[in-house]
Amino acid sequence: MQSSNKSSNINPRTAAPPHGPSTSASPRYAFIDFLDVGGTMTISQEIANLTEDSVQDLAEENVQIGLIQGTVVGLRYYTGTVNRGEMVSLVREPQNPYDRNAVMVANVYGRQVGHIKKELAAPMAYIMDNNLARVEGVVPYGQTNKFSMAVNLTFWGKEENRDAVHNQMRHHGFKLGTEFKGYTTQTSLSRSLLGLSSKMSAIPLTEEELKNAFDKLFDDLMEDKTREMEPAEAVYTSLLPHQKQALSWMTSRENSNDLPPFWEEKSGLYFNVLTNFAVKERPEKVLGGILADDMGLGKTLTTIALIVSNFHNGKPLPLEQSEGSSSTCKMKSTTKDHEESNEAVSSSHLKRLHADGVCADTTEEDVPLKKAKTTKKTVKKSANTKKGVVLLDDLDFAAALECSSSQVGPAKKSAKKGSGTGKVSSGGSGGSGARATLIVCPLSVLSNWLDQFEQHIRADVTLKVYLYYGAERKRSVKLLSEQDVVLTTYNVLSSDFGNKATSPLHKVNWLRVVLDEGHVVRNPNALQSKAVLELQSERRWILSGTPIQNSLKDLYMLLSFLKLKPFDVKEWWSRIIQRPVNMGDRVGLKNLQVLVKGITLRRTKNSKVAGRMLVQLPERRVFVQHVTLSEEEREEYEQVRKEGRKIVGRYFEEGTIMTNYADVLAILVRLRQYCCHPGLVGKYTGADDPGTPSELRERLINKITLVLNSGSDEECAICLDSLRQPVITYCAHVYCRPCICEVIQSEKEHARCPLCRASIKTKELVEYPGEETQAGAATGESWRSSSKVDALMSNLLRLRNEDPTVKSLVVSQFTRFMDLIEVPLREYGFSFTRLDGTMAQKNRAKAIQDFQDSSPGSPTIMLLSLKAGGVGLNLTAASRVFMMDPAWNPAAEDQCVDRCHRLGQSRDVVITKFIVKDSVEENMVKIQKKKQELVDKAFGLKKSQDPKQTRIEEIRALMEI
DNA sequence: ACCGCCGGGTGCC
DNA sequence: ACCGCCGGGTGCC
Repeated sequence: MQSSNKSSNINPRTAAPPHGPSTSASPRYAFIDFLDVGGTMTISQEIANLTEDSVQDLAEENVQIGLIQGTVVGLRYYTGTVNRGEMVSLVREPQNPYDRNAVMVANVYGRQVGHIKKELAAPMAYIMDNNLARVEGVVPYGQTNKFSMAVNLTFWGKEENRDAVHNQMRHHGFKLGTEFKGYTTQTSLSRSLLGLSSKMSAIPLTEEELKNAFDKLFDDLMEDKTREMEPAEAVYTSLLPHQKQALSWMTSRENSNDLPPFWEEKSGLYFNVLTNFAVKERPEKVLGGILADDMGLGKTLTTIALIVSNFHNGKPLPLEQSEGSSSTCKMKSTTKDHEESNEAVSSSHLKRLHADGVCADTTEEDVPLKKAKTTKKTVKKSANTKKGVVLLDDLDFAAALECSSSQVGPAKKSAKKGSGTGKVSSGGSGGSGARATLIVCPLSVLSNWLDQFEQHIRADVTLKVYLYYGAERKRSVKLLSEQDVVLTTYNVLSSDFGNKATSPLHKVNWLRVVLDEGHVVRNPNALQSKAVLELQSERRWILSGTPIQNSLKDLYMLLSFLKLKPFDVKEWWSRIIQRPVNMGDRVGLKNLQVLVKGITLRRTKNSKVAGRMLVQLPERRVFVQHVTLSEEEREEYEQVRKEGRKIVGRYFEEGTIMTNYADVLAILVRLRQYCCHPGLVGKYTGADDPGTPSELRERLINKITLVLNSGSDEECAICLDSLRQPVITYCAHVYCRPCICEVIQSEKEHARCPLCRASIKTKELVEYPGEETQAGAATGESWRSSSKVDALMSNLLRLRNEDPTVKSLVVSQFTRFMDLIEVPLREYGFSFTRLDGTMAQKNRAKAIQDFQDSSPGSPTIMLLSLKAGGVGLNLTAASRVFMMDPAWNPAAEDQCVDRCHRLGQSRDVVITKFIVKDSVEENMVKIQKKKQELVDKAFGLKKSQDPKQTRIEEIRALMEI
C-alpha cells in the first residue's frame, strides 16, 4: 500500500528516512507516507476515517475542558505549512517507532506539519486514546522558525471527563487553563478560529434565533441567479422562465473559473479566509452544486437540459441527428466494437427479453418493471400526439433492463466527436474527454427519468441513455464511458461498490455525476455514501427538495460529495461550521449561509421572479359543506356523546385523563366515526378493570388498533412526529417503539410513562398486530347510507351531470369508510379506483395509472386514504377533492390536496370539506385553526409547548367540557 | 537553534 | 581533572 520511495520524497532535506524501517504497515501510521503533493484526496479521506472511528464525534454535549499552549516540533522534516491563525488537526500515531505516544500535526489540507513535543504528547496520547477529550489545535503566530512553533490546544470533551483530563495533564506537569495567555483577541471570527472560548465572542444566538436561521437557511437562494439561458435545440420541451434561470445558473457553476467559496487570491497565493490556509496552486474548482428547488419545479427537466446544453467548453452535447423520424428505426443493436448497425431488432424478440428481465431481477422491488410498461404506453402515445418525440424507442427500456442491447449510436460521428472517450475510460487520463453523465437515483424515480428523457428530448436526435440496472447490466467500462447518460440506482451503485473492487461505475471518468434525491445519502458511514464519494467526475450535482433532513450534519455529506474543501473532511466541517453554529456563533452561521448560498439554488412554489409567481398554478378554492345529521343519526350520536362526556368528565375530575388517554381517544374516534357513518363504529371495549395479562393484552391490542385504524394522524408524545412502529403501554399510551425504548433504557427500572408517570417496562409494550385484522366488517348484509354519504353522492352526481370529464378525489382517514362509500359508487355506476396504505406497491401504481389516464371510460373517482402515498404522488387528473372527515393535522390535508394541485394541473381545484354540524368535527376544525395560527406565528414554538397540556386542552375542547 | 544538549578536548594565571 | 570550562556537532517523534 505504501512505498518507502514515497516517504523519501517528502523528506527532501534529509537523507535519513524519518520513520525508521519502512516496514511498518499499520494504516494509521502508514498513511503519512502518502503525503505527496498531489494526492490530497486520499489523505483527506484517510484523516476523515481516522478521526471518525477513533475519536468521539464532536457531539453537542462536548464542552471545553481546558486550553494549553504546546509546541509543534520537527517542522523541517515535512512539507506542510501553516499560517498565523490557521487550524491544524492532531492525529495520534500509535505505531510511530520512536514514540508510541506520538501525536502528529497536520494542516487543513492533510499535509503533515510536525509532531507535538514528546513530553506533551505523552498525556495527550492517553487522553486521546481513551476518548477523554478531543484536542484541536490552532497555530497562533504561524511559523517563526524552521524547527518548531507554538500551537494553541483546546480540549473538548464530556463534562464528566474534565477531572480525568486535568489530572492526566497535571501528572505530566501541565496545567490546563481557560485562556491562552499573551494572546489578544481580535475579531470574533479569529477568536472562534483560535479555539478561544465562545463566551467572549459576541452574544451567542438564542435557540430560537438559531432555529429560525436554520429554517431560513435555504430560503431566498435565488437573488442574482435570475439570468436565463436557452437550452440546446435537442430539448423539445420549452423551459419555463425559472427553469431557464436554473439552467443558466447550473451552466455557470459548471463552467465557472471562480475560486470555490472562501478562497481568495492574494499576491500570487490562494488563501482560504476561514482556515487561513494558503497555497500556491489554485484550489481545485468545485464544478456543480445543489439544486434544491421544491418538488414539482422541474429539477429533472432542468438537469436534462443541462446535460444536452453544456458539454465541454460551454458547447452543446454533440448528438447524432437521425434521418427518419420513425422511432423504431433508432434501435441500435449493441456491438461493442463501434460497429455501425442500424438494423432494428425485432420487437417480439425484445419483448421476450423484457419478460426475461422481469424475472431476472431478484434483488429489488419490481416497480420499475411495472413502470416499464407504463413507459411503453406513454411513449407510443406521445409519439402520436407530439411530433414523434421519442428518444428511446419504446422497447429500449425493455432492452436496457435486459441489458443485452443499448443505444450505442452510429459510432462514426460520436467516436470522432468524443474522440478519446474510450481512452479516458480505460486509461483514466485527466478527464477532459469525459462524455457521460451518471445519474444515481432511488429506484422509485428511475422510470420517471426514462419517461422524462423521452418526453423532453427531440425525436430526431439520438441521446445515448443506458440503464445500468438489473442482473444483466453490462459492466463494460468502455460501453459506459461512451454513453451520454447512464442511469442507475443507489442500490446498484453500492452493491457494485461493496461486492468487488471492480465496480465499473467507479472506473469511468464521468463528465458529470448527478445524485437525484441526494438527501437519501446522508449517513457518511453508510456503504452507499462511500460508493457515491468514490465516483470520479469533473462535475457533481445534488438534486434534492429537502437538502437538510434532520440536522446540519446532513449537509456535511453533500459538501463531501461536492469535494468542497476543506469541508469534505469531517473535522474541518465540524470545527468551522457545525460546532460554531450549534453553539450559537454568529460568525459560524454567517459562514454557513455564505457557503450554502454559493453552491445552492432553491426556489419554492411561492418564490417570485420579478414580482411574479414562479409557477402559476390554477386557483384553489376550499368550501366547507356543513352536513346535518338525520334525526336518527343525531339521536345515536348524542347518546354516544353523553356516555363519552360522562366518562371523560370523570377522568378530568379525577385528574386521570392521561392515565386513560387511550380510552379518551377511543371515545373520540367513535364520535368521529358516527359523524361519517354509523356502520363504521366497531365494537367498543370499555374501560373495565384490567383482567389477567392476556385479557389486558387483548384490550390493549383493541385500543391500539382502534387508534391506528382510525386514520387519525396520532402523534408520538416523545418525538412529536407521526407514529413509527407503534406500541401501546400497559397504561394504554401509544408511542413509537424506538422512542419509548429509549426512555426506558435511560431511566432503567425507574422508567415511567411520559404521559401518565405509570411505571413501564420494555417487555410490557404491546405491538400493533397488523393492518388487516378487521376488514370488510361494515360492508356486509344490509347497507344503509348516512347523511355525509348522501351529501357526497349528491355532489358527485351533480358534477357528473355538469361535466363528466371532471375527476374527483374522495379522501377519508377511515379506510372502512371508503369501503362503505364504494357501495353507492357502484350503485350509481361510477367508475373508481382506490388508493390506501394497505395496498401493495404494484396495485398502487396501477390505481394511480388508471386514474391519471384521461381516455373515456377511465375512472373518474379515486378513493384516497389521507396518508396514502408519498409526497411525490401525482394525481393531477383530479380537480375536485372531497375531504370526508377533518384531520387532526391540517398539514396532512394540505399535502393531500397538493397531490392534485401541482404542476401539471390545468383546471381550478375545488376542495369540499364535509363537516357535521354541532359535532366533534366542528371542534376539530377549531383546533386545526389554532394549530395553524401557531405554525404561522413562529417556528420554534413547538418544543416549548407542553404536548401533554396541549392534548388535555384539546380533549376539553373536543368534548366541550 | 541568536537555543539546549551531548560528548570530546582541554586544563594556572 | 573521579572536576569545570570551552566550543563544535547536532537537533522531531
